[in-house]
Amino acid sequence: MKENVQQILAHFHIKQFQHDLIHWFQTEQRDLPWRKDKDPYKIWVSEVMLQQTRVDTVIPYFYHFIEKFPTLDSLAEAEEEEVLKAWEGLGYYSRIRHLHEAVKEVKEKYGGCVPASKEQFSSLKGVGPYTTGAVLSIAYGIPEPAVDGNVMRVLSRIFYITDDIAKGSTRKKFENIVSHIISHDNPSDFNQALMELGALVCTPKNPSCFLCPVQRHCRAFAEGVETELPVKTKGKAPKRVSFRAIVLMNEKGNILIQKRPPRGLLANLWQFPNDEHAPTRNDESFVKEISERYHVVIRSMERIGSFEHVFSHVVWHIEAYKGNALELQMGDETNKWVTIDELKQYAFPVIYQKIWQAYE
DNA sequence: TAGTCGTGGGA
DNA sequence: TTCCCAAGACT
Repeated sequence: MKENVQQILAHFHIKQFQHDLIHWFQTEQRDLPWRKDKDPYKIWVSEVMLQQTRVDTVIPYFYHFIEKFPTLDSLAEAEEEEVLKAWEGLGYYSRIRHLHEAVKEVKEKYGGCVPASKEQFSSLKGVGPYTTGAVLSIAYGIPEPAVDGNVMRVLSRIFYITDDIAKGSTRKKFENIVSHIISHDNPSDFNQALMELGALVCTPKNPSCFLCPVQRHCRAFAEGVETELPVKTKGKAPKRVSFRAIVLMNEKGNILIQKRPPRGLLANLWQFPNDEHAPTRNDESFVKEISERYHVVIRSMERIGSFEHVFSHVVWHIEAYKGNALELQMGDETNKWVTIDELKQYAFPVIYQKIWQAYE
């Protein structure tokens, strides 16, 4: 951080920039479902869904989620299982667990009205600096910075800032800058415009500078270094993990499913019996492990394929089997024998959905 | 601070 | 195929 904010903003035409940016947004913005009204609840839901997730991926989830939980109260009153099912396949599942907890708190403490106070809203579960600024500015018109990856990319180019955006501390520098250049007349459009510009024009690769509405304000363009920015260090390669899983059917035609622990990877989602916790070396030790852990007798077993799934920091390689089994113990909260029809009520990670498809 | 936490799309 | 991601938050 070589320059302070005053130096960075020297000779920068704030009013012209605000006008150029907001005017572009008002004529070129995409027609997105969460832009139909200013319902703070819907804005909040959309912002949580959009965290690290593409717009095209979010759109169908948003429609379905709002149809199922149209109001904050309806979400607050819903069962965890039902809420998680609506998030199935979207990823980063702690987002929905935190959102569910947060709306319950809003219902209890604020009568179901999303607080417009920065202190109150940002204290809610899963609500960080970005989401605070996004919801308060878009839903309530409060001039708070909403600095996401788009904003850091756009502003790193506009101001030729070479700080590593992979570092957490860099975001604060951009928040400081935005707090100085944000439009107080229209903070909602200003924040959204910065992100929209990043999504449509000031893209990571091959930015369309020739049609950029703020090209005349851009230091990187003037210097011809737009493709060198932003500076972002690479993360390390994900670790590889191999284990087995098995779809078991009992004599009644029921399938054994298991709820994952409430913390960690894919928390609270459901899966088929596996030895993820203690990977086995061969079929014999696998059968022994599954039999003891899940209290079953495996009468027959057949391999149905191998599956790979890449997470953010780990790669799973699963050898999948199907088999027939006898249950030695009644199910409980985390281990259930369910009908194939009932399976549809439970949220499964994508890789276990693929294993189920291979089973069918 | 750096690691954890999903998924599917595009170059 | 391989890589980088995409409107981050939590620990």
